[in-house]
Amino acid sequence: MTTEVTNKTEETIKNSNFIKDIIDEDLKSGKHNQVVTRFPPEPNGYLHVGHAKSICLNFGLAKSYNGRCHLRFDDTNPTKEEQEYIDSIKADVQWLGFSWGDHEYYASNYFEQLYDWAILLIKAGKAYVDDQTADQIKETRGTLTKPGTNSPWRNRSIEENLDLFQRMRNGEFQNGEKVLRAKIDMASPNINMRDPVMYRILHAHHPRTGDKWCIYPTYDYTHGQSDAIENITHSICTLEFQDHRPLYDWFVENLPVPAVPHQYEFARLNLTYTVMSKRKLLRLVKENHVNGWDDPRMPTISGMRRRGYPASAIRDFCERIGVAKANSTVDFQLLENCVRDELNRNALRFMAVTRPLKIVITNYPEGKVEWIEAENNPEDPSAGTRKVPFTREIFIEQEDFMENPPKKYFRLFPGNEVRLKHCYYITANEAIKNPDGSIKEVHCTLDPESRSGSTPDGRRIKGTLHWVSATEGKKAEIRLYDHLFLLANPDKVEEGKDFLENINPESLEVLTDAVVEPDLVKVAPGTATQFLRMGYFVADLSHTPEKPVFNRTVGLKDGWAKVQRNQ
RNA sequence: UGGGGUGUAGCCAAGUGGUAAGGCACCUGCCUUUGGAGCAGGCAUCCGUAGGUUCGAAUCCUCCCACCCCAGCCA
Repeated sequence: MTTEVTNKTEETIKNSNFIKDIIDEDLKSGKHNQVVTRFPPEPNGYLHVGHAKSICLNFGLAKSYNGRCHLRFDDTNPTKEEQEYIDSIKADVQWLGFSWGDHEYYASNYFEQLYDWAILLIKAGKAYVDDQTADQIKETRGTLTKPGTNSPWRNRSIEENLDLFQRMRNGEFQNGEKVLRAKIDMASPNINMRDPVMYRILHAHHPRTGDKWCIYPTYDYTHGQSDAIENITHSICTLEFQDHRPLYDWFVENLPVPAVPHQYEFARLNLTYTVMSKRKLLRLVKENHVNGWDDPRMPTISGMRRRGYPASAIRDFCERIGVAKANSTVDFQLLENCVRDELNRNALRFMAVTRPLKIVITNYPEGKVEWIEAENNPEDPSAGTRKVPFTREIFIEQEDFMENPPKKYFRLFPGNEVRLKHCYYITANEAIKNPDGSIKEVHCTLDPESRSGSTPDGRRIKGTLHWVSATEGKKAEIRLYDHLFLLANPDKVEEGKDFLENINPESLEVLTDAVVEPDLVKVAPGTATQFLRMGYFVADLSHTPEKPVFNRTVGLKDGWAKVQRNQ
């Protein structure tokens, strides 16, 4: 990849958005003199492209305002979090091209401080230990239209609350036996303000703090204070937390925190033909509808990486979709366009025949091998050239030959002349059939004057086909990926059914008869390439020169399909 | 029926009182040794609806409509 070309995309006009407007105002008014953001994943799953949007936003803002962005794990629920996820999240953020420097934090680092602050709230009469069961708390919370009612334990003495909270920490109670609640307003129209739970008892092993704690703070009690401790200026989250902002502010206002951070919300990313919730992605993995979190059909960062999507393309995508507050679903084609855009400029070209049809060039000597020079990337002359072997027997794509072609088909058919890319012109003379009537091979003749793709008479040739020597080419496995779901909106299902109903049974097609030019099998796993006329393909993680495997990243735009459609 | 949000083209999205950016998709041409790429052009008399204010409104006001989120000891 050349840096020069890559930078060109990165510098495309940046969209303005309401968060930048807020930051501009804050900087102008002197409210802040630097920008500090944070990306706060919960380590309970792998990151997906929706997280990429948040990562690009937070790290991107920090970068363009010369501030910094923290990576903070929101690890307050040990029953769902694992070290494996922490590791994968760090790898994915780095792969996306962002760096948090020394600023790697964990909400669990603040457990002791959070505990001390909880005691302050108790002493101020603003928090209490509640003995009600989860069900009782649920019942007394009220509904959307009816106010809740006070817990019978709401007015315990400060001393008793202090003692009970200490004993909760000491492990004297079972899970669920008691919780610490903020004393706010059980009649608030905002349900989040109806005495929200601050601590629950969870006798569980934490990936970071081990068995030190058996009480864990909730998200609401943790997030704002963590932001304050880290001096976060702009705490950016998704829309569903809008209702939590008053609570976020309440804790910050009622605690002696070192700074006053503010929360801003934007709409999460939705993409057509895929699902984005961690719960659903987890199901796809656990129920084996895909082969793991990094299956190339997954919208995870690791899946896209394995699929061959360049990090720069994902960044470009996140820039192009913008940041706003309206719920929206972005067309998957925009993502694919970003991927093609990047790959077109940087991917090395090769020839590979996915579904081979043998061509015998009857006027070419048996056993002869000519080495034809081929450019590696027409978009980038500095990518150089390579030599491709040409022989009497070659393979072309099955779909590139038809005995009875429709109008405007200018590939190979009896009597027609086409150009072999980088090579000779050939004319089809005869289709040799198998006993069952299928085509076994096609006999052709070449024009010796046409070597290198043109002739002295300058005659125009409309069709150019890619090809691979039948004797010098290498066998390879090619995996063609398609959308994991049949519908643009996978959640659109009949009553009682779920998104799995819409899984595309043909989202993966494995071709084992593919033949590729010799140089191609030598590439390293992860190398992005273009198979001429077929699309962009990446050497899979499992790829070796002895057992080549390529994943289709995305196809090329198909102009012929459009011609047929409009016919 | 309580509270919080959002409605600009098929899909995203700028726009912050002066007469609708940009991208994707789509459509036309041109060009082409990838039916790719590239180049040129087209694509909202109108901004959810109805009123009002104003010389002037997508932008301000009012009503209405639609959609999303909230009743985890998840985040």
